[in-house]
Amino acid sequence: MSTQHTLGELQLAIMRVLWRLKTASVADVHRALPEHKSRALTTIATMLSKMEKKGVVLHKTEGRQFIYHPTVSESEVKRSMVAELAHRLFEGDFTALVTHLIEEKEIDAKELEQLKNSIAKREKGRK
Amino acid sequence: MSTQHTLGELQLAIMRVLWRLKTASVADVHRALPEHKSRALTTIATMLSKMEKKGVVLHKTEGRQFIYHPTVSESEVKRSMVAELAHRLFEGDFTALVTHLIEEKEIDAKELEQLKNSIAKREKGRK
DNA sequence: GTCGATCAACTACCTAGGTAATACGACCTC
DNA sequence: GAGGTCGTATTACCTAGGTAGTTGATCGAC
Repeated sequence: MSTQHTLGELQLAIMRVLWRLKTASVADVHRALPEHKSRALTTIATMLSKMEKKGVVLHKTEGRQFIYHPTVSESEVKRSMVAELAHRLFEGDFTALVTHLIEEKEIDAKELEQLKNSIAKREKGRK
Repeated sequence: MSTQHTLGELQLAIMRVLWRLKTASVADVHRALPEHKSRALTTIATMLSKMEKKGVVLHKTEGRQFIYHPTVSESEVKRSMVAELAHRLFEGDFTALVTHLIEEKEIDAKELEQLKNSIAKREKGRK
């Protein structure tokens, strides 16, 4: 289970920058954010310190500026957020989540084909 | 797209009661909530009126009490919450979400078997 | 007719995510 | 050393979910 790493929209955008750059100052993050989620520099700074309190990033001081780096990986975050949803909606049953995706027509025929391949590959790696 | 029906933990618990009972007073909902999410009656009442403002339930007056009923179905809510997550984590790519589930070992061998059946069934119904 | 139970309404907090202006200290340049 | 710039800290709001006490109206019972 570990700690819940559920992140908001902006927090995720910031994490994506950090995952990509490995290490970045507030200004770096601000600069690297995609157009559509550009925010005031102070907003990024505030968010980063909130995220540090939350434990998903850490910083070291370099000269006058803070250099942040992620303390959780992208897949950890994805896993915990997907798990959170599965928990809320399907009593933690991941299979039920997949079934939902399949049955609620979110997944079309071509995609199903690819999925079967994924599954086949996975089974081979397993047994 | 329609409106986002993202619900919190308690809101979902309340909706589950409403989906089951079709129609219920505040007291009914309070009584029907599972042990572990029992709350003060006033909490349920407050939540229900917030949910009505949000548009996921409606009420009619019967005598002195409010009778609530859901305005969105369980599958609508599931769909929009799953879509929300897929959007946040996988740029809206549902297949990527399923792939994540398969690759991050959330789904085990027996489940994979069942899934293949689901998929097969779905393909039959399709073409 | 008064009393207690029943309800909804109102009010008030708390947390987390988000948003940003303002303040302040350090540092660089002339 | 005065002024401007860079960069963090402080402060302040907003929204949504959650939690519940207090209040006030109403209604049934005695």
